Parts: sequence; structure tokens; C-alpha cells
Amino acid sequence: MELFAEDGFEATTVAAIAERAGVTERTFFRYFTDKREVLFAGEEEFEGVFVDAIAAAPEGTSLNGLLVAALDAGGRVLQDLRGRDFARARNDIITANEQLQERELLKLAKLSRAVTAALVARGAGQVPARLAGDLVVSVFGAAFARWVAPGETRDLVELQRDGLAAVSELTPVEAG
Amino acid sequence: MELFAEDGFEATTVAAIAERAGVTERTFFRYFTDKREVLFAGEEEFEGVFVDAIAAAPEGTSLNGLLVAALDAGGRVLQDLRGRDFARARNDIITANEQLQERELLKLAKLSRAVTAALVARGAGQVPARLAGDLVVSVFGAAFARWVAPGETRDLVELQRDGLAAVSELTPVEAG
DNA sequence: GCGCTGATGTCAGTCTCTGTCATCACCTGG
DNA sequence: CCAGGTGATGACAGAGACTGACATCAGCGC
Repeated sequence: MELFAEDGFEATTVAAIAERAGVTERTFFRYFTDKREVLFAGEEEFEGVFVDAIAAAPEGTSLNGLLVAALDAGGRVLQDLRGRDFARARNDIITANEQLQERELLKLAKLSRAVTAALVARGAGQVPARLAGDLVVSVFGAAFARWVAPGETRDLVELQRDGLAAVSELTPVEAG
Repeated sequence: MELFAEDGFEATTVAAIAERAGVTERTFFRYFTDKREVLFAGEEEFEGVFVDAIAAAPEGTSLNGLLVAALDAGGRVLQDLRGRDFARARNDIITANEQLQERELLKLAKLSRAVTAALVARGAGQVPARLAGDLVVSVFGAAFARWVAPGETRDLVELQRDGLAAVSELTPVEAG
């Protein structure tokens, strides 16, 4: 991340990263499938937080309640694990490069699919579960963007709640 | 697309594509920034359909109405331009390869941003517009997946309408 | 015919990523 | 204490995506 922040992602060669880490290029590729993957290590665990929160919710929880539970759990972990400053630094690197945005979108799409599967396991229908999975990711993404914006002081969890509330105002009774 | 369908995306070299097209590798890269980009040419125009539909809607149209207008227009174009069989063939290639999924997600993210901007231009707030932009893409994606599924006979537009209706049932009154 | 312009070819080179084999530390059983 | 197995690393060679620089050549206006 130091190198990426200094020279940019593309200008930083894998050889340079490996040297800084004190290993060879070959070893780098044994730990990371990809040059981009450096910035996305540990995404599966993050996914697990969302999924577990849905699975652990009390029986009879509404679909809406499951979404709130997943978002709260995910948001809290992200806040507490590394903090906002780290998130900002990482986010700056990613938003500066399309290749990295692609990879992030792929990870988010996987998160959406995981949430969808967890909702289906709780009895939701296929189509609504998929839409809800996308919704979770969308609300998370929008809240995250606000969270790392300069000057923002509110909690990520709070911003997510706010976003979710905005969604329910989006689609009034007369949809379709 | 012939080559991709035969040998798969990764196994197909740019040299092979160029040869089939009767040009050199260098010329290929003058027309496509990327090997993947071959499958995503003309995405800007598709984006334009959504944006134009929003801009062209009669004054006073509700936010919901704008989303319906955008989805209807986009769905219709996709159906009429190349047809379902072409969409299926292309979709098979993309779903078989993660690199291509990444690129598709990036294009969809751009579509979302474009829709967001169009909604903001119609007076929507920043946060709801972003969520609505994501929503449009989400509904489109879910409907498209159903549309290209084997055995499906319904219209893309119809499936989108159906998806949008499912969304409004997702978020009842007591959200947040 | 002259010179301009745009499209293409040629060539050399960088960088990412992969397969293969050698090396070396560490452990384990005899 | 040593033979042999195992896992991590290094060393190399090579394929393939992409880029920059320059050459070529057809078509066009003058």
C-alpha cells in the first residue's frame, strides 16, 4: 500500500513489491493470485460476517430485519477492524484505478450472491432474495462512500441505516 | 465471439483474433483498448438509452415512473437490437470467465452512475438517486439473468416489470 | 505531381503471470 | 545421529497482453 500510494497502482511493478517485502516475484504470486489481489485479501471473512448475521438472527425475523442485521454487523466490523483512516487510504488507491474498481465490484458481486444464498436459506424466494442481496450491497456501497468522504463524522452503521430508510421512500405503493 | 465460444476466452490469444480478422495484433489494440473490450463495444449507446428515457419523460413524472421508463427503454433496445439468442451466446462466454464478469460489472457500475446523474438532473437528491441508479441496474441484472435462462419465454421488459414489483414488496412500511 | 493525413504494419521492449526444477530448512522415525 | 520426507522459497525460461516509435502506403486536396 505504501508503494501504491506513492507511485500509483500501475506504476508499481510486482518486482518492486516483492523486493520491498524481501521475497522474489515468484513467491509473491504464490501468495496472491494477482497483483490486484493484494488489496483484497481477507474478503471472504468480511462476507462471512454478513452471512453469519443473517443465519444467527432470531427465528421469525422479517426480511427487512435480516437486511438490517447483516448491514449492522458488516458495518461494525469494517469500522472496528481497521478504522476509517485505513479505509480512506485504501479507497483512494482503488478509486484512482479502473482495474482495481473492477476487482472491487467483483468482490461486491460475490458478497451479494452470498447474502442472496443466506436469505434463500432463511426461506426467501429466489428473485426477492437476489434483489435484496443487491440492495444490501448497494446500501453498503453508498454508505461507505459517504463514510470515507472528507469531513464526514457519522458512523458507518448510522449511514447505512439512513440509506436503508431512503430506499423505503424510493418505492411507494404504486410500483410497476 | 466464434473463437471465444470454441476455445474459451483465456485460451484465445489476441494474435488469433487478429489473424481471423485479417489484421495485425497491433491494429487490434488500436480498435480495442483491451482483449476483453471486444465483448463490450457499444456500451455507451446502451447507457444513452437509459439516460435519454429519463430525460425525455414528461414533467412531473414520479421517481418510480422514471425508473420504469428507463428500464422499459433499455430492455426493449436489448431485445430488439440483437435478440435473445445473441444475448445467450454472449452471456455464456462472460459467465464462464471471471475477468469478463469483472468488466461487465464495471460497465454496469457506469450505467448506474449515468442513471444516477440523469435522476439528479431531474431533481432527485444525491443519496436517493444513487440508490435508485443501483436499483435500476439490479433489476435489470436480475431480469436479464431470467431472460437468458433456458426455457424462459417471457419478454425482458415484462421480467423487469416483475422484478420492480418484487422490490416494492421487499421494503414494507417499517424499514430501518 | 506534391504534400498531407489517417490507417496499418513492423519491431522492440516491458510487465504480468505460469510451469518446472533446484535448493534448503525443518521435522520425524529408526 | 542420520536418512528421508515435506513445505517454502529461489532461479529460470517462456507465453501472452499491451505500449511506444517509426516506416509504409493509399487516398485526397491543391
